[in-house]
Amino acid sequence: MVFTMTTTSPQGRTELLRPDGSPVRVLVVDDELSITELLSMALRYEGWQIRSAGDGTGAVQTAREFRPDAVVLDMMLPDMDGLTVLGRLRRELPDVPVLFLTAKDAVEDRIAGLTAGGDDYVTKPFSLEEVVARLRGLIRRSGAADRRSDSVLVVGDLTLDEDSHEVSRAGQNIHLTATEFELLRFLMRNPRRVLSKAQILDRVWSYDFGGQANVVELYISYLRRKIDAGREPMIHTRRGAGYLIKPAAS
Amino acid sequence: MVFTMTTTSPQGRTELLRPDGSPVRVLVVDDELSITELLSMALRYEGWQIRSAGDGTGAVQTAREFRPDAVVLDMMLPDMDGLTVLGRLRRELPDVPVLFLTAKDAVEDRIAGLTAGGDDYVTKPFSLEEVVARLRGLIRRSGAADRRSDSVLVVGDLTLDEDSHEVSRAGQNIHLTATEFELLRFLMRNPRRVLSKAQILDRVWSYDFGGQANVVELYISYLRRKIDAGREPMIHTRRGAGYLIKPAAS
DNA sequence: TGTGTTTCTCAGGAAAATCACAGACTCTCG
DNA sequence: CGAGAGTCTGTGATTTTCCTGAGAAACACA
Repeated sequence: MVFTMTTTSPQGRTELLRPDGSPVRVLVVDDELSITELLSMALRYEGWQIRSAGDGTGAVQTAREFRPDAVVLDMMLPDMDGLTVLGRLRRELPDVPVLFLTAKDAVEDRIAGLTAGGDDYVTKPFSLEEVVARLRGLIRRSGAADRRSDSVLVVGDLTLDEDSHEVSRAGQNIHLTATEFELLRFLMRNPRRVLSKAQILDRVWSYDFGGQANVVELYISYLRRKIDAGREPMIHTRRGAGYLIKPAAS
Repeated sequence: MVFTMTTTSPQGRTELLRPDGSPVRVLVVDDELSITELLSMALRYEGWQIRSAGDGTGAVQTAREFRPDAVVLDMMLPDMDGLTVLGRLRRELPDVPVLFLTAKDAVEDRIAGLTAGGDDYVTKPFSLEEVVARLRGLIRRSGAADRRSDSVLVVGDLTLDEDSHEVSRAGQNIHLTATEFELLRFLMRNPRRVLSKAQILDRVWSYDFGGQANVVELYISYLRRKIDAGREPMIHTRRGAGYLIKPAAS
């Protein structure tokens, strides 16, 4: 199946769509209700159609009739082992890409083998930006193998490659840490839009982050040093509202 | 569901309507009667249909039969926790956007993930303009997938973008503070209409504002300096009645 | 285990925004 | 024309918000 990119989302964000224009379908499988709720909410906000299941049996059943374009699958389910679920899912939907959720300390080699087949994984606790980004990648790759350019975000003379994690401004390469990268990606996926600190925190930091809200200020400060250093600033503060990024010229 | 914008309100204000032309429905949930009263009045004034509830149980019940397009939900309810109410509401109305009310000093008590799902929140004490603006945003985004221009208000050569918080006159960018921005938004949402100082105070300032009424004069003065500076004035005083904004030519 | 990197807390200081106050101004009406 | 009510705006105190340096803790990797 081939997915297309359009810019018809509510905020003018680029959005993944199926060839017939219908929304992408994603199945979320996790036994913790708070996680499926959180993911459903966030993924729905991406414009996707979401179904969720709380165990392996339900997952297979739902997959059969929902025919999702991608699956988010917790490896730790009450009724059956993650690999078993995967096997049964594959019987239903041979080509659907799977994003695994695993505990941080879980053995990684088993996962490593699985992701070789074009799947991917993120560790709990995750950030929503991370899950969304990986899912977008999976879906894009499963459908259109030749659409590599879509993984590059561009705002003014600033570019960010979601695949290679490379960032550059005016042709000059810039090294960012993981958190800086995710923050910048979130900003660049919503150019010219004021994003509140709460929105940023909810989106870029893990769902269990319990710290001070001023990490956002701190990381904005880091980004500015690297992105705007000496140049015309692209990251702007809207006092009392939030931050936004936009091309330097304007 | 798709909402449409029309300009059929009594005062020529743009108004949100459901596809069949019926008014938008909003459920307000708060245990303080004064708050539900205040909100109901203000939201009704927007042309919306309002129901209110004083606790979680009532909220879920009302939601079931009222089928609102959006919910305003106090996080602090007598009978159950805000997140519990959210869960039950979601069971009834999976896609309805929620605007949370939270106490300012309940220091960001883990509103985790809420804004990521497309929901939003405001802190008490709020201003009515703020609540209305956020609700409009939520409703617009939940319903109409492809409408971006709606977030821009235009009066004459003056434009105000609610997404980017950008204001410009005759193409020239103008920086406004948060309060100035809200005041101008209120004026521009009611063009050619005289708004009394009391009305402005009630709408733009928080409901617990205890200061001098002449802040309004002060902020009108600020706005004039930035908006009308040297140009044909758009902000006019009606002595003894209030202020109004209208296109320069006329 | 040690070293360099990354993440985050804390706190001081800078900057900006808000607002009270008061005097200047202006309009209206007798 | 003059008085008074209503409006405008300069000044500065107070509060809020934001920025960033310093260092502690967690982590990654050899």
